[in-house]
Amino acid sequence: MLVAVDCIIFGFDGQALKLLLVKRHIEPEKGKWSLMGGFVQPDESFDNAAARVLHKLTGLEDVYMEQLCAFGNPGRDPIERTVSVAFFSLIDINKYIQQISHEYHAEWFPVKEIPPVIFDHIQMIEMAKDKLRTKAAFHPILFELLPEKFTLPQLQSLYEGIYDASLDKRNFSRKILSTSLLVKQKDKEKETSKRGAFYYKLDRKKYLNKFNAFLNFIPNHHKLK
Amino acid sequence: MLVAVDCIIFGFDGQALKLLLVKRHIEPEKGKWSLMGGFVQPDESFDNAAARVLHKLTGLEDVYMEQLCAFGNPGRDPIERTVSVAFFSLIDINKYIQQISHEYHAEWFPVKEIPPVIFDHIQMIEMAKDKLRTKAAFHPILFELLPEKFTLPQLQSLYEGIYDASLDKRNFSRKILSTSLLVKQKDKEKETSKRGAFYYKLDRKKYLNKFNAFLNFIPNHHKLK
DNA sequence: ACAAAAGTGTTCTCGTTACACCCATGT
DNA sequence: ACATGGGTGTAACGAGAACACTTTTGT
Repeated sequence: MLVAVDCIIFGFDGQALKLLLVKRHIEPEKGKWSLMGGFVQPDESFDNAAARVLHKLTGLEDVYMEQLCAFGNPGRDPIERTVSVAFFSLIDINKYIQQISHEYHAEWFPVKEIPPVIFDHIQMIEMAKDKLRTKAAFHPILFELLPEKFTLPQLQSLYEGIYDASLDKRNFSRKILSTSLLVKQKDKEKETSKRGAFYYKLDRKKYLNKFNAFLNFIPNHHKLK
Repeated sequence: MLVAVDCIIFGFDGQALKLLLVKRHIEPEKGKWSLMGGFVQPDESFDNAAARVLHKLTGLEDVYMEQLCAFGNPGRDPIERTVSVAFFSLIDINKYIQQISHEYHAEWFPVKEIPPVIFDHIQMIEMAKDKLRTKAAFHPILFELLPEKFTLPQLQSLYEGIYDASLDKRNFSRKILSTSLLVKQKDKEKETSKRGAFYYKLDRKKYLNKFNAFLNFIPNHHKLK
């Protein structure tokens, strides 16, 4: 059997959560969109293969990646029995823009407007979206989608986008700051408002320590019926 | 590459959480303990393969199973490059006892006293234990470990075992009953106490509906630092 | 002056916790 | 009668939610 990896790559442009897809330039299904993927090499772990594939497309290293699920239904690849281990990764979309490789025809799509994709990639994408929401509710992973310096309104709009909810900014900032994961900077971001919003940076050390703490960002999650 | 599945099979005997291992009767590592596994057949999905493997060992069908993670480090199998998709499953240990297959030398081990196992199976086991705890904190999956009729003290001792914590029985019963997932029976279990404890059954319909609701069974989970 | 977004405090509600006594029954 | 485990109610606490006004500054 052939063994591949596929990467579900998320980015956030300040407005919407986006997904990076490549246009497939080989048969089968040439011309359709696809997740970036590749075969696992004989001497390679899955993690390495996924990191390699992501690097090849984006030029980025040390990216947040996590194994999502293995897909292996017979017939998922119409040509040959191929199993694929899907990974989801979160990147700072700005870094990508600088380092884009032109070897592939890649494009960002809002997660709400995914074009037709090959094989079972739509299932992978749905599963990844779901996992992102679940994980982000309890782990501070969304910072991985933001640049090093960001503002609270930016962070809030990211949470709002991902949960399709509008959050109260007073409650939001209190909750986020109470984690003491953020360090306020002296300078402000002044492009989106006249007054300007203070930048914050992530305290990487605390971030690593607290990563496994439950954070409970979803409002009303315990009221869900 | 070879593609296999391995099953991490949990059971609960009323005292401790246990894991079902088989004694390996082929080389390499003959005589050591191992998860029950098998190769994925050409026409088989992973889920089917795992269900088949589990059925072969236990005789059980329609068991709670979930894909855990794919393991594929080169060298994990010293003979040949083999990737394995690990599944974790929860079974009613009593059903197993009735239907045990004698084809394999299988034995239950308390999860706290796992003997040496082959390859990377110990990693799989650790990951499965972790996932069980995380998942059970928000989803009512632990019922899968109990017989159809069970008492609140039994259920509580299961939670206590899994989280290594002692829970207040008043708070516990209030919380569990507030989900209205349980239906009180008329009869009592009278073996472990003189007074006897009422049996409950799971309301399967509500169980399926509420499965994805967050339930928050871990006390103080949000206070973890 | 005014429009537009940032920033900040308090009250109320409701879920979580801590805690102690009575009940049923077999010996 | 007593020992053993089953079953229940209440008060205090704390986290989350709801909510409105002031500040800054570019135009």
